Amino acid sequence: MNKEKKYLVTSALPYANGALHLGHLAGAYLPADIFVRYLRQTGRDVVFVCGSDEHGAAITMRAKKEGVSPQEIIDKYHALNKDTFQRLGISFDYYHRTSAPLHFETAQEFFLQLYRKGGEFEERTSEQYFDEEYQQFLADRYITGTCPRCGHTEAYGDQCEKCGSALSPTELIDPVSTLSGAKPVLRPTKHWYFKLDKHAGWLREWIEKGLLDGKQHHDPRLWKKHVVGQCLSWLDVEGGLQPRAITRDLDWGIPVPLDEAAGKVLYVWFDAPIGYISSTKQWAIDNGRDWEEYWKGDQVELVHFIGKDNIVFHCIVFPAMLKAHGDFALPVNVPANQFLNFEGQKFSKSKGWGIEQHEYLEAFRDFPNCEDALRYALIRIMPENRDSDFRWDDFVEYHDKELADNLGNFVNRVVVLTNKYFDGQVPAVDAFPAELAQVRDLIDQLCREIESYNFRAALQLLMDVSSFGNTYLQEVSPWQLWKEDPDHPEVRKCLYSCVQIVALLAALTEPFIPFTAAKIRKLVGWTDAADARLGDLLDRLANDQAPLAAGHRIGEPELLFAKINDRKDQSRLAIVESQKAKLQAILEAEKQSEHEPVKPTIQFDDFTKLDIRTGTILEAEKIPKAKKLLKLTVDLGFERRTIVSGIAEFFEPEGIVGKKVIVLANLAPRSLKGVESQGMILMAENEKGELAFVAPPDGWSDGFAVR
RNA sequence: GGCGUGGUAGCUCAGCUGGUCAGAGCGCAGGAUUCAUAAUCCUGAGGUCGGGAGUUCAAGCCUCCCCCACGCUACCA
Repeated sequence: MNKEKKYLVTSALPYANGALHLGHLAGAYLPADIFVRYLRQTGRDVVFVCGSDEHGAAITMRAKKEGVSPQEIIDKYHALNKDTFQRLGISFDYYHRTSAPLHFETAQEFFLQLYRKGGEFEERTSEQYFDEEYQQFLADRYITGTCPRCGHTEAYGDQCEKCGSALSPTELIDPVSTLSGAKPVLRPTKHWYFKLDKHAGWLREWIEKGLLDGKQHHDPRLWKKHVVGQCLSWLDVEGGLQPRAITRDLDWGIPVPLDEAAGKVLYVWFDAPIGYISSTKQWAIDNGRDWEEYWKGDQVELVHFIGKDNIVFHCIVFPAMLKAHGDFALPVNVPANQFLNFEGQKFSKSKGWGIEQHEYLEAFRDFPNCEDALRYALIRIMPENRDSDFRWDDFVEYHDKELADNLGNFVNRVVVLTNKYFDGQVPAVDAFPAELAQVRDLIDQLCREIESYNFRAALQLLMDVSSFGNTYLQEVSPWQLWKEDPDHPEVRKCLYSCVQIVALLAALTEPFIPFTAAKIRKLVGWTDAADARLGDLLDRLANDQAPLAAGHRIGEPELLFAKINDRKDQSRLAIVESQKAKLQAILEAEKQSEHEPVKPTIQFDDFTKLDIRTGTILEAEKIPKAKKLLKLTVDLGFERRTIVSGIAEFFEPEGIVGKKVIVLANLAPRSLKGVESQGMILMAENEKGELAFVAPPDGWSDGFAVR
């Protein structure tokens, strides 16, 4: 890596309508922090920015639901997230927010640049729901209605939370405005679309080969396979990239800076990534620097740390925006992580499954060095290339076995021995020990891993350094030699080397577990963080110079980690156990109540509108290219019907021929996968989503009513 | 169904462009040791590298087919 480079590192902007959980931390914030701390330590010019993403309908919805203003929502979560990151040691140079005037300006300028340049946008007018009472167009989320798929009566305009279907507002049956409660009407409205499709060509070359304008921009082999794979699958998707709307009819957001666009704001996905730019600008203003050095020119190394849900925006949409704008550098890497699960299940706020960052800090308040305990465990299982799972038992194991027994114990035994044998002073030796050269090799490997975004491997090498120290110490066993001769040269040499290794660990731990790094610095008698700069220490090692001079006085012994499984003190184990108990309680509660609430009361007349009949399945076959659909021929006694049913995941076609069924016979026909379905088979569904036939007894006649 | 990513010792996982790649950690079983937080160190375990076929002098690593898990996507009238 080149020291002339200007590194600009970003972590995904958290959406300011909620707290973040451990999965977010492991996915986008910890890896970025490791990378940035390492770059700083090796003398690179780096700026690390982030901030709150504070626009979009989800925030206004939440505000409305809680009866507060959107401003109160974003203020609350901006402060919470910012504070929590700081407490966890995530070392942003600037944590901005997209509600700041500077960001408005930046985003509007960006929009205007593309607008004036021409060729990047197109205008489209479409029919969208409008609330006449409130005189405004309704965002998807502001419309509820009955889901056309599952019949859920409170589906949103963009998706049904019951069956998970992605919807568009016009699909909803009986749509209702959540503002007025009235039925919205369709009205034409104009929006601006970013012509993503015209960028597909160079994007492919850039992602596949790392080429940009014919020049090598980055090494595509350093990009994660799943990142490249997902991008290419988007470029390959049927019809290719499509123009994307970048404006919305909403009153919460950044106004579109055109006279003809009153009442319209920039769509949140357009405005949010520009937040990286405005965050850098604010940092530059506060520090008397030039933000453009980090965004423009050949020396810029832009790296986006995100979760895999954001790959498309950061690898396709935002790069296309930057390229279209013209002045900006494109990311050299987007090391997206996969997802972290929690004790075998997805994090779920509604179920209470998982733990949020600030909850952890609260629950582990009395746990010494709890920040690093968490950072270590999360790095250890970081979902770099596949989904991974956080388990409290692993957390305990990593903390006790690796941090306390391996690292903490090594540091402690060296500090104790040095104090005991040499009055706390680094002993003198004749020559640079070969052991330190071996450690230097490990450190070199560690650096390479970090620079390749392999943080788990780097962490393993950190532990290897400590293990090397333990093994070496054990081999020499200076305590035995010392008993025979306190002046034995091997004793001096051994402890000299070990103290130097501890000093190196003070530097090596800094990117991963910075709170511990500070403690180790104190143990080796360093008062200034600058003493433990890895870059300087590596320069010294390269010249066969050790970090600490003979005669240097180190500190008094002090434990770095208090084990969780401690015979004398159960308090830390109790904290972990209470977390496990909490999860157990959720599982229990789940078993108890798995029943959805009863729908609103209807009249008998409503029921009599349904024509439900008995029937028999005569034929069944799978519909090609559909996972769930079976095409059934059903005998209703008086006629035969073709019915498409989404039961293929649970029933083999041959297994259900002859089966008695109950059919909703007067349902309007609808075509599915090219087959017209003339009715619906009634099925019972349990809490796992499994289906079972509801049917009259075998032998019952077909075509008779169910009432 | 389409696309993507994975399926390696009991568990968690490393294995880059094919030839010490059959490995590490944990667990387990022996042994050594006492400076240290019941810590440390040494030794052992013999897993058809999801299944099958193929390419090659040589294949976890390349090709094809199949199975399984996860994600995205279409579809449960």
